[in-house]
Amino acid sequence: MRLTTKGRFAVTAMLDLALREANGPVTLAGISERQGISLSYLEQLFGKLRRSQLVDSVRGPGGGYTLARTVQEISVADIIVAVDESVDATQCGGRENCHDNHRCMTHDLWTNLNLTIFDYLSKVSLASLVDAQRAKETCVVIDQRPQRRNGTCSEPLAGTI
Amino acid sequence: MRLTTKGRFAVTAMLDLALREANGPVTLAGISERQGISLSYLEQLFGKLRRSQLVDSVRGPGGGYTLARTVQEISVADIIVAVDESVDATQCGGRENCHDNHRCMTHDLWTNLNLTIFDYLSKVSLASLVDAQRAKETCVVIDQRPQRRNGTCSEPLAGTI
DNA sequence: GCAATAGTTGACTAAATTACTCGGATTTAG
DNA sequence: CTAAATCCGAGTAATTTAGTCAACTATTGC
Repeated sequence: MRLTTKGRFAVTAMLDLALREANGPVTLAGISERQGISLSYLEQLFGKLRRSQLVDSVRGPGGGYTLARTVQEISVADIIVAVDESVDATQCGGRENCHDNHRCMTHDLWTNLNLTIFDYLSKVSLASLVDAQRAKETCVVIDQRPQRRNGTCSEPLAGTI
Repeated sequence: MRLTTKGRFAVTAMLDLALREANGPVTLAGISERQGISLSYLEQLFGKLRRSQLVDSVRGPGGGYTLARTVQEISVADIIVAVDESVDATQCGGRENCHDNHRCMTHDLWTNLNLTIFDYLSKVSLASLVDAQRAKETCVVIDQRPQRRNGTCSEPLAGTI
């Protein structure tokens, strides 16, 4: 489990998709424009999301992407794992078995921490994100005139971590 | 909040330090040898840990690093924040205020997710890691003859995330 | 005082990852 | 056919990671 901007881009894109797939397939060009993510980068991400069976694609005009499962069945962990392929096996993982007490020690430590965080993110479904988003009308206006923008927006939360 | 190998190295090193600081200051050379982290990289990490007041340094022969607080008062989040300086402010963070509904949307989303994970890791103290480690005698033998190694070690957990 | 130990700092670098571009190929609605 | 869209692979600039190197300062033991 790694938490990088890559995974965030993917979750952001998937949330955008979830919020508007009711009207049929959503194009990457649309997500790109709305979320400010480059189209080519989205293509890479959605290639992985598709291979992980999180989205289905419809080619040709009027095509785009739809969710392959319901929003209840897709978790944030699913999305992050799909795009952020596990590069760990840091330290004693893999074939080099722990020849040192402490190497083994940290291996277990991180495995457990990974599991806990993964477990948490597994319980955060796209559905809950969609609901949370729809709940606050202050800032979100969905499916009106396309590309319409209204500037009123609550102050962004301070305190970046 | 980012979870990268950099933060893991730091937590690993801090755990090694916590496990043996009873015998006085612990040298980076020792941590380097035991944990397989390069000395120069540890120097960088401990420079940050020291500036964040997580460790104290003792110079000269017999010197090294000690914890600046008790193990109960140091959390995994403290360590990760110290070395993995927050590079976020992704998307609408910082000065560019949200001119788009959805940009604001994802900003809040990630701020909340960040907060939750940070909150979780704040509750994992070095003390709990030390305890967990001391509990399993199978693989850990601490403070016997220096550099002593015994090969018996439980199978590493499978399933990297 | 002198030498050895050990932290401190800064500049630099190779490798990996991230975030993207480009060019094309394929599919399909109209 | 043609335009709209996904697919696919190669390539690439910027950033981060992980590490090297060298010079320096502080402390201790002798």
